[in-house]
Amino acid sequence: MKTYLTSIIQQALGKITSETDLPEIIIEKPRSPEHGDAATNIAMLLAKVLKNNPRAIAQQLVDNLEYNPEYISGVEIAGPGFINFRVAPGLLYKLLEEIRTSGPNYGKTDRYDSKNIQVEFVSANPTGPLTVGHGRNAVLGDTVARLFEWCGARVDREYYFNNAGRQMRVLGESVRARYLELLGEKADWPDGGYEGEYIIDIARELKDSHDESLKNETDVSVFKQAAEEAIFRDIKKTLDRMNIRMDHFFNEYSVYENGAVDQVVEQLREQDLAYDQDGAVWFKTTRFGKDKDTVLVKSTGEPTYRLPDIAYHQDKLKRGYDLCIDVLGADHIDTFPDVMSGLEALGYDKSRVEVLVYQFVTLMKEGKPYKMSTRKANFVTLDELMDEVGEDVTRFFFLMRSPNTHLEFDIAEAKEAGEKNPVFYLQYAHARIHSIKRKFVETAEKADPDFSLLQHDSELSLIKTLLDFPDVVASAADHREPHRLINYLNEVAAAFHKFYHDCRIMGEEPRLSATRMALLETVSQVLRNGLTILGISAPERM
RNA sequence: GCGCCCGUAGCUCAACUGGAUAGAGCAACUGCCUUCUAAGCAGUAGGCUACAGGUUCGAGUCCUGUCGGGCGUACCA
Repeated sequence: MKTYLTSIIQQALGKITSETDLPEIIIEKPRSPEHGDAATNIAMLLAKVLKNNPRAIAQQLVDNLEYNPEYISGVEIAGPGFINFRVAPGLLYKLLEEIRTSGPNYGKTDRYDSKNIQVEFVSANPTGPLTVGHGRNAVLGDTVARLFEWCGARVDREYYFNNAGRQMRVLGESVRARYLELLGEKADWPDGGYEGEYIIDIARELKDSHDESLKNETDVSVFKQAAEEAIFRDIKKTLDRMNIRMDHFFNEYSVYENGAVDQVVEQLREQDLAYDQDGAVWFKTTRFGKDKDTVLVKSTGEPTYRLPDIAYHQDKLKRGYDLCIDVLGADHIDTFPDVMSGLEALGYDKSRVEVLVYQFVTLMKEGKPYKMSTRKANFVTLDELMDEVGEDVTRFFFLMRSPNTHLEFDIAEAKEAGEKNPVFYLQYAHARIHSIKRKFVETAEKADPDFSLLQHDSELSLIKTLLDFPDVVASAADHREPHRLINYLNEVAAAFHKFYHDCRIMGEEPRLSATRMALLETVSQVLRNGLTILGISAPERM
């Protein structure tokens, strides 16, 4: 529809001006239905260029507009100079037919065709189970990846982790302490040790497999490794349950192993962007607009996390991705400018790296915010959350809001299987259609659908809503904002429920029945495609 | 102090990135099931978009300032 309108406007434009540097033609869907089905503000944008008032320009454009009256039923100039179009049913029938042919592929576009995109997300170190805090990251990253896939991109999902470092050592020591306790030995509890129940489980597994043989083990690595394996096993299980499948797990250690980290320091030194001071190596981030330089290697010889981060991102770009997206919580955002400066210094095009920031999740339990900390073990794991409210609801809630705003996850609201819970509204619409279809197949007289029988307002506006789908998917991908898709699917469900209320499917003249059933099949197709992108099931019965 | 994000109906949030009369859900009130799922539909009420300026045909959206909240601001990750 947009393509058609753009082309006829372009044509009219050519007739009224020879100017070549013209603003882009933007077709929007007016908020109010009184303003038609589509509108353009091109006349207002042209006012300056052509030095004429917007309404006069609009008039000229309309006078020169040539269109097929079966597709467009009305063109009006309104307000300060909008040109409003009314779409004729003929175009709707034609496009509806196209949706039907596309079926499970409807909504796919070539917007990111042949692009290689990497999304890095979750990236939690294996020190404990995934918590609600990681949930938003995980679901957001995965869904953005799905959106890109629907736009024709090839997408890799990557999980970056660190299994060296102080935290992991403390983790190992915590396991050892629990292990010794299980053997009835006295054990020193490490400073800042991990208090979670899962540590005891890991210790128990070690006791089962090794009995007492680790009693005098001085090296923590056995414990550390056991912990890492067990925790990763759990994390993968949790992700799997959330419908998330990673393509790579990237170990931070490998950028040390292959010398990339040293090379980064070397190259920065060569460009006089790194220097030694007080026994540490510093990165001249002041050159990139920061008010302080940043330590890359501590005086202990240990690098800070920024250094491997830079090397890692360099590695990503070397792998040839057109676009790399990091999904980061608002608390980690500070690392990002340094990574970008590093990449710039190393001569990379930093526009290929992008960060998707999301704000915090507040878990609401019994109307009160619930504070969490992994180390203190008073967290709610993602698994517990899913046990409580289900996988679909979990994904949905994390996606429901713009990444940019704080998310309040109200467990009571999520648990309610009824009206309070917005997921069911969508799934119910889908299930309802399938219920109708089951009955239709049993009882209805067979006939060929003929879309031109669709005349009712509810029918026409339902079709119009369905037509927006590909644009919504593309725009959700462009903005990296899955909630746009959710808002849209709500519109689809609402338009369907209204139609259901206004029109009967069975008991009408057979051709009309068959046509309405065909319409509903496309509705359920759009709902299913949308829910698939969100990673949420589309049940046929509820 | 400085940087980033946010402030929209009683509550949780939208608003196609500058468009026309700011919309949904929940909560409140009123209608609608002897026929395809009432987990639904229709309606009422609820707003000076935190505040003050500015930019222009046009501002919830952009710029400046003020107030209020969140997160950062490490030789922690």
